[in-house]
Amino acid sequence: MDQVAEAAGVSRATVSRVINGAPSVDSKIREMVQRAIADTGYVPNVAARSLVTRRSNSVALVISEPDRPDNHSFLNRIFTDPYFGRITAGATSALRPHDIHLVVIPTDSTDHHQVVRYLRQGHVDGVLLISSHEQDTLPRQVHDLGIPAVVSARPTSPIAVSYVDVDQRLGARLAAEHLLNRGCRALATISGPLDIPSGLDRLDGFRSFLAGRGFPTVPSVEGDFTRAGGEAAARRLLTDFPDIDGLFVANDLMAEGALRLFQDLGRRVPDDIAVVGFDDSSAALDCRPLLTTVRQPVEEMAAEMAEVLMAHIATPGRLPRSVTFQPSLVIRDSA
Amino acid sequence: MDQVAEAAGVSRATVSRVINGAPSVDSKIREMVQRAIADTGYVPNVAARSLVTRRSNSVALVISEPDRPDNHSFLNRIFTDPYFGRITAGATSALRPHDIHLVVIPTDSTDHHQVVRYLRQGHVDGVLLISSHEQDTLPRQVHDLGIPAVVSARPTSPIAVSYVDVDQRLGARLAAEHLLNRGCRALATISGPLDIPSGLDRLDGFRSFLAGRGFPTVPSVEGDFTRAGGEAAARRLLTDFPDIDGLFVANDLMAEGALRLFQDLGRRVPDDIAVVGFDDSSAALDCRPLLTTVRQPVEEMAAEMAEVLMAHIATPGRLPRSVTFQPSLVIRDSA
DNA sequence: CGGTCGCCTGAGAGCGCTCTCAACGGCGCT
DNA sequence: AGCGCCGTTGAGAGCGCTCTCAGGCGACCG
Repeated sequence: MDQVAEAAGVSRATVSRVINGAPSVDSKIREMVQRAIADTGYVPNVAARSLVTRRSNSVALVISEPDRPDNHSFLNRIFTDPYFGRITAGATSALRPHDIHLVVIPTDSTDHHQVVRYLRQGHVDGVLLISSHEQDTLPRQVHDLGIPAVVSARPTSPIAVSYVDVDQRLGARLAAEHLLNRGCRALATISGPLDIPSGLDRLDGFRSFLAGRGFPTVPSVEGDFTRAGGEAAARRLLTDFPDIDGLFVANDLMAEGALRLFQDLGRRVPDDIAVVGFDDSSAALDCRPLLTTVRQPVEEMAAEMAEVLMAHIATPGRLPRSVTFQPSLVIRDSA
Repeated sequence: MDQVAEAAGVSRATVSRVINGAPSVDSKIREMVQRAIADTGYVPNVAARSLVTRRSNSVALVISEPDRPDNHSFLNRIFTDPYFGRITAGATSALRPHDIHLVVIPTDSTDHHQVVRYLRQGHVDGVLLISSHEQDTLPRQVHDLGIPAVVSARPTSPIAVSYVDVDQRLGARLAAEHLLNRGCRALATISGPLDIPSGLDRLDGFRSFLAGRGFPTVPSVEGDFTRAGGEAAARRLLTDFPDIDGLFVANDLMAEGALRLFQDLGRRVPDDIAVVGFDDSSAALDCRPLLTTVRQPVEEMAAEMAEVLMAHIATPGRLPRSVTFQPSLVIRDSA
């Protein structure tokens, strides 16, 4: 930097001003400095800058999920799940124009030690926190740290934190309505894990809407949001209720598994049994028949999380706010 | 830090020594300092540390792929592809014990401006570079920057850089041998993009092995490593060569697409046509029938990349080295 | 008992940047 | 013509840490 200053015949302060685009620099001088920068091949040292600005220009994407005994499969599941992929994609694209980079940190939702230490050390300016499990204490811990954060779903305990969510119950209702409109009368559902709010809300939304339409009891089986889990759940469901003609599955991956089973069993979809998924992830297009599903704009939601986070970082005292997206029904071939 | 020093009755230098685990500290003093750290809730400032150590304790995972016109789908494809997911998982798990974090940076392989600037600024200590396209200049640019790097495949131009790869030709040969052993005699292949070495090597390995076994010409269609691409390629192949009974597909995703087509067409797998994939990704288990495939230990390869990178970072002058993994055949139901 | 060696510790100089504050010069006003 | 103000620049003080180097003290040896 001293070199640049000397080459341009100005002080370090002025070089700094040019680099940071301060308006109060004479245009001739600005030009000279820029030429000097180009000539010397000068590149600012980010550590030194961070030290004084207290900004790192990066944010963490923390994915907090219950660990499996075997850590290997845990990471594999996380990074292979299209849901998290879409989140990463959405966040990346929103952050890019701000020149902010993303540090991806998967963590066991029962042991936040490492992550908390990382965050406290000031590596990042803020956190995008993907945490869905009810008993997960990370949202609260992050909140207590006082570091800017946005959570991916309405926190279960009332924390003053910004979050972005989709109207889960409305989504379930859209599915129920569609199945009803098709003429299905023996409805059932494969729910998500019931210890996570989105799992619960989709189940409850589905049931309570149907209750209002004269279906007081609707069979359900709990799934785990994986393809294999969906297949197993569908099998159980069919054993107990062989006559169902309409099925709402709480995410696309499980729906894909269910479709596979129906195919193996020779049940025609949607003629024998209509299936509606949830997410509208790429999995919905990998099914046969193509999956009718409730669209959740995950990329846009992640981008919104990023924008809200940027706002929090820019104006520290800012009050938390929540943004709720509307789901929509995407009708394809399975229902 | 001054607070801690005062509380423990020592100098800042000693506090620093304790934090960094220097051996030459009296155990009583060490204890006092640790207590002081706990009491004051002191957390080191990473920016200040980076400024003097010139280490950031993070590395970049740069994924360089040709962009699509629409950037949105580009990011989506990257982060939804299980291959990249496995890489991320493998790298993360290898880096975690070193307390190194991963900054994920997708980039258009034709415009490296942003990435290069990022790397030059010293944000990261090294780069894991996922780049497969032949004409991609990023490996060379990174090499010229002089920053520690490991590439995911043998670079096409001879650059003195470390890389990790799998024996592509051997993998293709395993597939060919297996199809032959099953009794298939009308063989064909869906290749990967032919402007990327792995695509070329798998095709060439397949063909040249078969040539040696009395099959001088083997039909092939070029695919794009996506499910939809695989389905389209299979359709084209079947149009021109309706009688093939053994098919090698250059990755699992395309194989899944092909299987889907065969199912729609009523071709039985493996009885009418045997199919062997490549990768052994999660997609292989999402197919019906379960996919026989050439296993590429992607997670282990990514972990090895990380280890090699750590070594380069630790000892700057270290000579580049390459590690080649052996593929293996995983026999399931499709062949 | 004195000298010397070696182990620990403390003092202090940076690392490379930003940012405040003061100085300077030119301009417009009275 | 003098005064004051604004716009622009430079000087210099940190930001919080590491690390070298010198000094002190105890131990061991002669």
